[in-house]
Amino acid sequence: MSNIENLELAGSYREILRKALYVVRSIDADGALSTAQTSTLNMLAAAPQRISLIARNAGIRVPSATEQVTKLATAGLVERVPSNTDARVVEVRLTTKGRQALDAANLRRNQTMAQAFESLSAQELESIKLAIPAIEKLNEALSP
Amino acid sequence: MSNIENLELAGSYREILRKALYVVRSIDADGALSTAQTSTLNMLAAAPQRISLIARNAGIRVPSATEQVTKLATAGLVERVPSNTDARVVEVRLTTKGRQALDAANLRRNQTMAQAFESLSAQELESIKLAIPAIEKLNEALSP
DNA sequence: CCTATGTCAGCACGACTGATATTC
DNA sequence: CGAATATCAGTCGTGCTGACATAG
Repeated sequence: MSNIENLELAGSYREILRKALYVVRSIDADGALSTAQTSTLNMLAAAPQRISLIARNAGIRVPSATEQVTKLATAGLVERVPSNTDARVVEVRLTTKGRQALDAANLRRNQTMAQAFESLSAQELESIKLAIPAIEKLNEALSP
Repeated sequence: MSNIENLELAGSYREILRKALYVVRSIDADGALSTAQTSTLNMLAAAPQRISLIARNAGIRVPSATEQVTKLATAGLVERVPSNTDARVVEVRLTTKGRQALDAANLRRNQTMAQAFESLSAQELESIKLAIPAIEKLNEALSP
């Protein structure tokens, strides 16, 4: 694979991602939870996380994660639980209300997205399906 | 295609997109131009555009586009040119300095991305390549 | 008179750095 | 004592709405 080909592909890829950013934002706009809030909640869906891990997984700095958690806690969607093995650490976990809000938000967003899928051909849909693992790997490769 | 399948695909797709957005931001972080600035400049690379079209293409509101253009103009990267057919309209065009800055920024970003491509197999790379047109179409479908 | 275009003012969100506790 | 964890304070970038002037 030549360098020039890769450079061109990189340009196209960055371009569609840039546009996708605005698309994601517009999908999220009509819900009660912002994009960042939904991201954070999604991260906590499987298991409670400490602040530093939330930051790491989200690709943001620790103070930014603290801020997100504070907002979500104020809204009653998560709660801070002190670690019993390390007094410096705060575990953040979803509340029942948080899980409900997250489920509702995800459903709304996925429905909107799924509806847009209907404007694609079966082949086009399949091409996206096939690319997802590769994009996932690429995201990993580009995460510090 | 069942609705449930599409909902699941939508969830996966939104998930990788969300992560990709942070990746894009981190790639853009080491350059002189911000993501939004590069977007705007890229839009002007082919031909001058009026403010309202910049806004429309970028998926933002007119006042936000005005603000971006003002910043870029202050930096000497673009210039406002009054339309000679409609006195309400302002055409925005790249300056030489703007084109140079854009080329440099794109090159840096594409190089970083192309380097990450090397961690993918040829198949994985191909899957991304094939998905780009579909994602592009999807972006269009989800743009208001 | 109504619409389109662009700008201005004021605001909200979400990231950042730098400076602190506190604990390991 | 140095490193890790979380928070606070202050700042910046970038979007938004609403109000406005000007031109079509």
